[in-house]
Amino acid sequence: MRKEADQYSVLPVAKAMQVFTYVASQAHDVTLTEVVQALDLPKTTVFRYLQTLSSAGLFSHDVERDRYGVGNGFRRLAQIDAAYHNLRSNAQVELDGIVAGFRETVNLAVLSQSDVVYVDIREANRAQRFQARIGHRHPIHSTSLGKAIAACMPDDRVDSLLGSAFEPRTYRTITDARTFRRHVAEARVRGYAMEVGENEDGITCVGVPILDGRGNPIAAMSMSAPDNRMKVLVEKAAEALQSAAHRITAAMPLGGIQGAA
Amino acid sequence: MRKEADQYSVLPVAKAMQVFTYVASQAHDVTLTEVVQALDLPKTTVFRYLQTLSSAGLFSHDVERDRYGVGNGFRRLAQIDAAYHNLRSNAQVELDGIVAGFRETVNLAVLSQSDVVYVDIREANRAQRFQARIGHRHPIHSTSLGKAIAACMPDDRVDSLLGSAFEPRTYRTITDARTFRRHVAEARVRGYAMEVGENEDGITCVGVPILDGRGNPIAAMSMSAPDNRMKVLVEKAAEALQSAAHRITAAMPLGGIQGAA
DNA sequence: CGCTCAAGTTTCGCATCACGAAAAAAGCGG
DNA sequence: CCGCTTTTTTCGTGATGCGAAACTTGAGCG
Repeated sequence: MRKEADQYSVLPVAKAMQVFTYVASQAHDVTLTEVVQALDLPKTTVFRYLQTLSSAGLFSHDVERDRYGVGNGFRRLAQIDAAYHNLRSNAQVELDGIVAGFRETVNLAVLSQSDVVYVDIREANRAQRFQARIGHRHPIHSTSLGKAIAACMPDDRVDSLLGSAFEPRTYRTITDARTFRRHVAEARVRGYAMEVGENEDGITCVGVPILDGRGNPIAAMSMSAPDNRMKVLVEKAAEALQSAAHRITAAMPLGGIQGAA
Repeated sequence: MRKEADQYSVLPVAKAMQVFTYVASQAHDVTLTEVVQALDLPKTTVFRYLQTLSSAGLFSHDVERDRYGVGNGFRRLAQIDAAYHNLRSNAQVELDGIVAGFRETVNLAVLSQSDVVYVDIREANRAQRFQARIGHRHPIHSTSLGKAIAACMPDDRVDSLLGSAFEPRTYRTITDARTFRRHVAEARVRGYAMEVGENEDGITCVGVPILDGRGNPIAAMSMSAPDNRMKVLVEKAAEALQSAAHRITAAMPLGGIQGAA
């Protein structure tokens, strides 16, 4: 097999993944000996891997019949990944389209606890100093992304996410629940959320929500640019973002996203 | 954490699964340090796991941006599992129903290379000597399951699966391509496949195909019983199996099954 | 334009712990 | 009730996973 190829490979892990792969691609729940014969690994070793994978929740171990199969943990992960994968790949075209049209930075983010997490970012080739990076987090209350998502949730859900801590990020950051609620309410009637220098000095953002198959907000898209440039773009940007978001929503699988981000 | 809990756990594998779980549940591709911080494991260790998982094909490693994400290997497994999981759980009710109605053994099997593999078996509480077990294989050409599946394939596909080896299992087993083709042709017009003592002496089987969303045969169901008992049941059995198979087919996701079994 | 710091990669020596043979236990069919 | 297969447990050994630290790379910033 591979000798030099992967000098950093951890053998137990690599072999366990063989087991993983085998079990997952069988139509039926398998027995220890079945795996042993199929993969030609020592019985004890396979036994231990099956145990380990089971207690990690990825496999299920039917003790009655001594059979192992793919478990709920794995299926849960698979669903989460599928949903996010879908989101990203559907959003891709739309992001590109908007950047091409406006030559301003566009963000895709998902909700994770009480933050938004940037999942994809397309920056126009300008000075891109203050931009966020993929994987970075920003508070819900200081971003148009967060407001857009909040606008699609029942108020009590929003309250429980935000708690009472309105961490200020600039001198303009909203720091009280009342003002935030007003912004969210405005976003609801308007159909898009605004944020002016509340997250980053001198940067204005327009954000729209992306819904899953069930109508729950699972992500948001925003365009951000310096205040002056954005001022004249708001209307057009909102329109473009909205129709893009609708297309993405329409392409979402019905499953939605239930897991942790 | 767990100390005594899983005395057979292989630590590298268990820890790698933590990494796995973390990465798969992120909406974005992650960096090494991100994982390290999230899981509080040594950098070197996580690095090695990420490498290992990547070279196992489960993760993708974007070398450009030094980010890891769920890879095609994982998604492929997830799809295969989802399809089979669906099949089994949809079939479950139907199998139970038929067994309850006929009090004879009912089998569910999928195609794997040039064999059928038993995936689920419900035996009526009779003497169940010759029954197959879950995970066992039988040749396509000697089972009603195999014939039923073959009946839904183009002839050349069937030929390439069977090759020229018609291993005999009983004195009645079909051992030439010509006869087999006739049986398959009959099954096509009839809508169900028959097999009389060709796989197991004294046992007759009636089999019907189960199609995926695209109309490809991915599985089959059969009822088997001693020749004399089955003789008078054939018509009714075929009818019951067919309508059950239709219901299962209707509930199949559109994806189908493309992987290896 | 280079300097700095953060992030990823490589090295290395040690103690661990994964390994697998073989024995024990538990099912399971006869 | 007995022998066979399959799973579980034990145990001693040495291969190897580990992680600190050194090194490299590369992006950001003055």
